[in-house]
Amino acid sequence: MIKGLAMAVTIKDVARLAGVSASSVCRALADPARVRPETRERVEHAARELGYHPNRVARSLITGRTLNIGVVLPDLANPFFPSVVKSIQTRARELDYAVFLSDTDEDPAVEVPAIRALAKQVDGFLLCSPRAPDEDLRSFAGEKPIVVLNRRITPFPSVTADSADGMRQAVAHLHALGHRSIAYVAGPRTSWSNRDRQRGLRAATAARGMTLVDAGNVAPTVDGGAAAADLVLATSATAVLAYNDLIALGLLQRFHARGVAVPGRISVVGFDDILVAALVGPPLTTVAIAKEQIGRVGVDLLLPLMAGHEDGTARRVLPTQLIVRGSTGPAPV
Amino acid sequence: MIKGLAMAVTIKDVARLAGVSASSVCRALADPARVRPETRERVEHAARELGYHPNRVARSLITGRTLNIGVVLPDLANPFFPSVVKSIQTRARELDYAVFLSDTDEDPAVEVPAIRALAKQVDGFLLCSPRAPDEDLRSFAGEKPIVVLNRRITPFPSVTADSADGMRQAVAHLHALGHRSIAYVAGPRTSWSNRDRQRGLRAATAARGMTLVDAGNVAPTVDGGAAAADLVLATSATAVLAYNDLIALGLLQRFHARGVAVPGRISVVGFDDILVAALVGPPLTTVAIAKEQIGRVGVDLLLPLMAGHEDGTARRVLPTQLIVRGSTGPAPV
DNA sequence: TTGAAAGCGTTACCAA
DNA sequence: TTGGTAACGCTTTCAA
Repeated sequence: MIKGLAMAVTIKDVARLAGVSASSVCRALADPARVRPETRERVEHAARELGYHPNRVARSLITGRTLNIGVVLPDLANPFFPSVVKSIQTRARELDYAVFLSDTDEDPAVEVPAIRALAKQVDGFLLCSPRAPDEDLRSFAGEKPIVVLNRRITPFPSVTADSADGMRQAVAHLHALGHRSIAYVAGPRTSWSNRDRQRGLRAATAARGMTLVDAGNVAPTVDGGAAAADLVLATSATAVLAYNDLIALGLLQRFHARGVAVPGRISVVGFDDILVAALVGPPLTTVAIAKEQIGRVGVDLLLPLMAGHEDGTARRVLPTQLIVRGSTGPAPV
Repeated sequence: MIKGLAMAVTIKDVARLAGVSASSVCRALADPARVRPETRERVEHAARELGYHPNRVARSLITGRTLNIGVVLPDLANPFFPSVVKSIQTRARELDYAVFLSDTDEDPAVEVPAIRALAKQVDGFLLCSPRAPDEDLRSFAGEKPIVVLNRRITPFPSVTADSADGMRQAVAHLHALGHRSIAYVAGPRTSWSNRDRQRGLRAATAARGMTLVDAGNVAPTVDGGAAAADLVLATSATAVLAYNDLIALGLLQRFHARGVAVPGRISVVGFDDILVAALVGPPLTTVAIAKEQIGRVGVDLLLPLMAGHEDGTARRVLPTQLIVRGSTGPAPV
């Protein structure tokens, strides 16, 4: 016993005080119907008296269930992810699950070890926008229940956003405003969402015979966006679509610094609708995802898997919605 | 065994394959010096062969150490907290600790149960800006190592920001600009930081003989700030200081909506320097805290406690720095 | 240097 | 309905 730390109350202490066996304490607490009311009473009283709370760790050893879920994500500094984590956490609490969090700092190489490290302590994983190669992630198939968010990769169930539709809406909006040439500032090459959005954008522009200019890949951060801004201006594009809001914000910032009018000279569209998108000047037109739903839906998808039901390969696609704000306007003449 | 889930590799499997006892496997892996090189070789080979990773849960049962730390915070949607969590997480990973995260959604009543639920699975806690009453938190003293962030409460070690100095800088700045009447939009009453900042502000304004107007308490969110904006305008104040940046952003937003010039008619100062503070228009003058340090320092304070050393009541106070941006200017004449 | 055995706190099983 | 016993996977004595 470590000095200064109170010894934890165990089931035996309760059993002793209640004058019953440990088995009965266990039953009385887990399934009150299986013991005599009188016993239940005694046990409950003793437990309360001693402030007994069963040790989940010990329990998990025998039951094989930890009541923990692991959440792995690339970067908590990207405001998109805290929203997701929060919704996961909320749903998990409702179900009496605790949440392990692992931020991989956008380093694909850290993901597999991170998952490995948590594997024994969780009943399942929610992988948010994982960056690791398909085959690396697939090595966990069959080992632990896994639901992937913002990426599709067999054989895992997934929750994704309907990027194609979001891009269609954004392009329709810009087309209606007279834009014919759009630049895309891409996010990490390792991001499935990035490829998905790019694909959707390509389809949408092609469908309307518009020009799509590739402005290269940058980090999904404000600095990344700022770095891309000058490249974008050097093209023929009158509008720019960013992989996410942070990049879009960086574009806005740099445009502002250079005295480039938004949307006068160029229109800007983001993706995600993070909180701050509405607060900047001009407020950012962006494609909103039901961020709060992602976590909830993910947990609910994971639940049956953790219970042992092979609900295989559910693919939930959440709707997207273009939010039109001040950063988009008519194309310059 | 649950269908479809691969049976985990245990120490016995390794022992069998290596042709040694479980004890030897344990020793070979934990302290290679205590076994013959040949044995070590055989064990390591077998472990690699089978992909064996010791079960931390089982280990913790006997060692009493989980290598997990629990992080409890009020609201991940407040951009301040993800920064803190990220720095905790980074430091924890360096030390091979995993992080449990619990978001209490600003509900003080949820904190104690949240801590209780995690208690058996962690070696210690980092409580970020806990909202629960002192006595509730103190009930954990002696049970588990706890370090409190953004609040001071005996007998726990704490990491706080030097709010008084931050406020002094902000007030000096406003005073120099000619402001003589300042409004304060307070955050949650249950927030120690709020009281600390308010106290610092009171001292700073008193020291300069300035008027301090109380604009009431609001939720530490953009909406909270927006709600307070009109109240602030109804006072004599020419500058307003908000409990945090989110509130300040809400003020800016509402002022903008009402056509109130910032800083022409009124200057606005925030606290925390969250990412977006620099991105809004006008960019927000704010008091920066070394957010990334908070987590690191917190973990480092927790470490000796978890090792059993009673490092008692260290109190680390991190410096603050006023960041002057566009939202503050000369007082109107 | 090694193996056997005990034990961590709990739940599951089998008898009574 | 209850208690005893085994077992979960691991580490830690204690002997050999």
